Amino acid sequence: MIHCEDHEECILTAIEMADRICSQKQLKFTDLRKEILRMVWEGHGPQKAYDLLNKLQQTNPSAKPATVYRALDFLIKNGFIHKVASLNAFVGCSHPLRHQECYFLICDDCKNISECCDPNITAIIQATTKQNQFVAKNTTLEISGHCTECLNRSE
Amino acid sequence: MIHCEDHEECILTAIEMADRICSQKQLKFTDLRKEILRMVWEGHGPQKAYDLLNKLQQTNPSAKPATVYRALDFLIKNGFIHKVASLNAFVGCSHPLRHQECYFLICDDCKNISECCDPNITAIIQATTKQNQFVAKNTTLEISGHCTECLNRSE
DNA sequence: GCTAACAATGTTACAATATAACATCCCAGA
DNA sequence: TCTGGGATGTTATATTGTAACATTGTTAGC
Ligand SMILES: [Zn+2]
Ligand SMILES: [Zn+2]
Ligand SMILES: [Zn+2]
Ligand SMILES: [Zn+2]
Repeated sequence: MIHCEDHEECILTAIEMADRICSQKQLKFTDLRKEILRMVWEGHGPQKAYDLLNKLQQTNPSAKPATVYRALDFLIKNGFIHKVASLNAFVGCSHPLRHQECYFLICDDCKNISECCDPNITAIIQATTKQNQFVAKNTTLEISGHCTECLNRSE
Repeated sequence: MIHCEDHEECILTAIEMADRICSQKQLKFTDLRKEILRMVWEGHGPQKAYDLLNKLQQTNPSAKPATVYRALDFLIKNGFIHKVASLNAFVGCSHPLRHQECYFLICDDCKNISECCDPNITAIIQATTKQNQFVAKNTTLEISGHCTECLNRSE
């Protein structure tokens, strides 16, 4: 998400993918939901719900918190975005079809977020839950720290 | 934390450990901080800040949100409790000295939380962050789902 | 012991995040 | 055309968390 060549292209891809998946699953990808998804992606980093609300109100002055949260709920439920629990923020998912295995690196300095979707992590987590006789539904793995760019910059 | 023989014993152990660590580190383990730590442990599961505030107000009617949050900040900072980001709740840490490597299994049904502090997980995560040239400061791994007890119960 | 410095707590006010509840709209299918 | 259910509008409120400044308490040097 961060090192994309052309972010507008990146956004369009995400929206098209969502569109296709919604068609297949008979989900209603309404204008509102599409606009919120676009906004989440446009931000190019974790987006706060009330910031999204403010943006939305520029074109839709009567928008309310529930407007945004309901769209976000839909997008989360169907795997198009993630909630970043440690930031109370939302970020686009670049592979909705493998959405269970998304892990995040969050830079405390530049606030950028990147996915680190290592199957090894998935495997070890599965092993651990199995060992604990636990049936996992959802995994939140968020690693905060400092990204390369910020480390180099501060040297 | 969940399968302890005698939870009062369990609480006392946690408080004594905190007491000892605070002495060693020259930290002030005040009555307030001790009481909040006790309350977090007493709950035997993730505790919400405002529930703690309500309890605290029973003995200290003038307690305010900041009272609780400041104590929680101290306890988090020094490794005696964790914030469970996905629940906005707080839970006691049973090994403050290895506090970087605490991962959680959270049952959606009974709301119990258990640690699954597998060094293998730590190793894989370290490998992944290294590969991404990322310097990790803090790791949040929270796995929600269903625990054995609840699964057996519903069979 | 006095006192300056600083940490901890008290207190007030408010910011930020999120949901409940009910009304209305809209559209697909009978 | 009618109608049922999902989506959205709307109002109100719940929940979570901080900022800012006043006061108190503790400690270390004098
Ligand atoms: Zn994802
Ligand atoms: Zn950075
Ligand atoms: Zn811990
Ligand atoms: Zn359970």
